[in-house]
Amino acid sequence: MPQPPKRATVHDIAAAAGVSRGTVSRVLNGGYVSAEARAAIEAAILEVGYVPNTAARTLKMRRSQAVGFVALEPHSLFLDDPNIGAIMLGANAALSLADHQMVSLVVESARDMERVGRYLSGGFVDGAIVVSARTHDPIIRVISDLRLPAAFVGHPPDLERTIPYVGIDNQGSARAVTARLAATGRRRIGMIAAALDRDSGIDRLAGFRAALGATFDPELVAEVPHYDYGSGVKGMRLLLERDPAIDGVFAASDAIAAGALETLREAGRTVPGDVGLVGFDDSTWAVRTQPQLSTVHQPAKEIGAVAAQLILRQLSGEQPTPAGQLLPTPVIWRDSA
Amino acid sequence: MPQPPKRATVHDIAAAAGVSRGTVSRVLNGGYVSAEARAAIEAAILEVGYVPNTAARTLKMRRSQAVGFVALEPHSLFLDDPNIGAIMLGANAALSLADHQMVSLVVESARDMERVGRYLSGGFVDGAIVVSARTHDPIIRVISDLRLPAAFVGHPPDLERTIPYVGIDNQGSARAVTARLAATGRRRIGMIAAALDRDSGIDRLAGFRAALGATFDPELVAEVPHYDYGSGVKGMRLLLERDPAIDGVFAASDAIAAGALETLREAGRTVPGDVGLVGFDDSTWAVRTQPQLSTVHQPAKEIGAVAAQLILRQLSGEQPTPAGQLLPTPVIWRDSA
DNA sequence: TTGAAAGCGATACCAT
DNA sequence: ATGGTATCGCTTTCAA
Repeated sequence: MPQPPKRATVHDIAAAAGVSRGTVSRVLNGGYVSAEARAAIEAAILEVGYVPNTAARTLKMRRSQAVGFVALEPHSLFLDDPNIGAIMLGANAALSLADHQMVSLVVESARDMERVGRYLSGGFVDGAIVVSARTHDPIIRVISDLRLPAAFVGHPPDLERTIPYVGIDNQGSARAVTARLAATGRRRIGMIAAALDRDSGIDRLAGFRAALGATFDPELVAEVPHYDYGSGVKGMRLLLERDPAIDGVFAASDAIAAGALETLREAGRTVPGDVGLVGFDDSTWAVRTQPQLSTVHQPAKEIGAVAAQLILRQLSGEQPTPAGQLLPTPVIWRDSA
Repeated sequence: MPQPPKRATVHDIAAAAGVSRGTVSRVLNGGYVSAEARAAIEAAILEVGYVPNTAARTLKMRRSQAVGFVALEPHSLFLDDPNIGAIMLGANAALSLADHQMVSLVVESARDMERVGRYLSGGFVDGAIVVSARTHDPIIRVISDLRLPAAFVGHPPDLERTIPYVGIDNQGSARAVTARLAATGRRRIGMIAAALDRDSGIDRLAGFRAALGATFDPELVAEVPHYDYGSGVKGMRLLLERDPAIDGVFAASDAIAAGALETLREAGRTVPGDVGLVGFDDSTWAVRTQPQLSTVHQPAKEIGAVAAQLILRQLSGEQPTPAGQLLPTPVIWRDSA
């Protein structure tokens, strides 16, 4: 095992400049140091080609200036969920402003889960943003055992009431779009409900049900596993089978809506003529379909930014307010309903 | 600034078990230690709730067991480029097997660029996978100055001939599909060429041109900035304007092809009847359009895996072979051409 | 203002 | 087999 090449240290600078390491550290960080000493040291830094060793700094300071970003989606998150990327970008921008490095960690296997747990606990990060955690995810334990500053995106698992979170009002928005579908004269309104193992999926279904009240018919809910196009195709077929007279559909995501739209077209139904269709996410899907989708806007970047603030605030000493905050989700009415 | 809570150390374990730190380290890592000492230490570990401090370990070992993943795409990479995600997943899987943590770093601003440079040089990672680097990207300097083990995805910048890389034969595949378009009787073949500021874009155009030889007509090349849907729409409009009789189109990506397809439909052209259309990437786009796209398959996961191997090999002492390797890209013939 | 020295947490060498 | 000690690179008292 070859060692990496030896690199210049504070010690080397001190030797080259003829001062002590303390003085070098003072010019590096800031503190009282004479003009001549400063000049000599700055020259020495260039001369020896100094590169600070952040790992050593982290050890001493107990601060890495890095924040982990962990998405616990069920597989290949980056491939189809458009929100994750935007949330990452939002979080990164906010952390960047505060001079913190965001490092994102992929969790695909049990092995990953364990390794990431070790990574988070090893001092490589000062905090962690966790997306789509479920109660039994081991990461949760690591975070709460270590009291690692953290923020959840989406409802936190019930067990964990001490970690702040940020999310959207899934239930409220679902209720709003469903009500509008009803208000525009749709009588047989169905839903393609996905991801019922996580809060976003559960809440969207709850909102749909609440909006319909007594007229809610469980037959008109097609349950599918994921928020993707293929699930939309499957879900819509199911719905058409169960009730050919269906005239309104709330799809739990834009990708699902796109799949449903294609299926409706194949079945000879027009949208919004025969069937009113609403999606969720306001992703690129929504404007690429024909007709363009009415949908619920998710402020993904802001969500990321708020999550970052939640971490930053804890790092600067504030108590983690166990409460969460829900960001507004305007409904965008386009052409599909 | 509150310090993180104090955590148990090897020292604490040693005290609790009544042995020296050396012995504790031996049970932690492996070495000669008596059964009774081992038992006492293992009990002590649980008792004090020991969590290893990886930062300290990194400092001592000069190894972090982490590898950086840096994508230098022009903005919001995760949002529309389907390949990046798959490459990441492939790299992560390979690194995971070798018990290395992949940490991916977003670069969106100049500030990000600088901070990521510091991060890479600070000892937080043992190596770095770099996607889509351009010659002037500061990261390149950091890596080569530090001799940080690295691997490029895509052609490395010309200046840098010492870093191994992995990619695909963009030029060869472009030539193959274009030739086929010609072989099936298309006479007026155009291309929507994107990302001409990077090798993938340049090479695909070069392949197209080579295949056509003397019949190449620069008028039939529409240049667009990105590999996205919107660019496909714009590019196709341009092409139709320049030559309404166009009967073959090679799109530099599936997203572009999808945009072109929609535009052709709006212009009243049938595919593949009036116009033969080929994409690139074999992404989900390709199977969602109607008709499904003929396209070039990119083995994104393998690319990630090979990049990871390239790093791992250097970490275990092999000299970085400056050569690169190109992975095969089968052409998938579906319905659009 | 500066230097000397202690210490962050872990590992490895050298005696014993 | 085990304990003591030096060391990784950096920051931070404490004196001078």
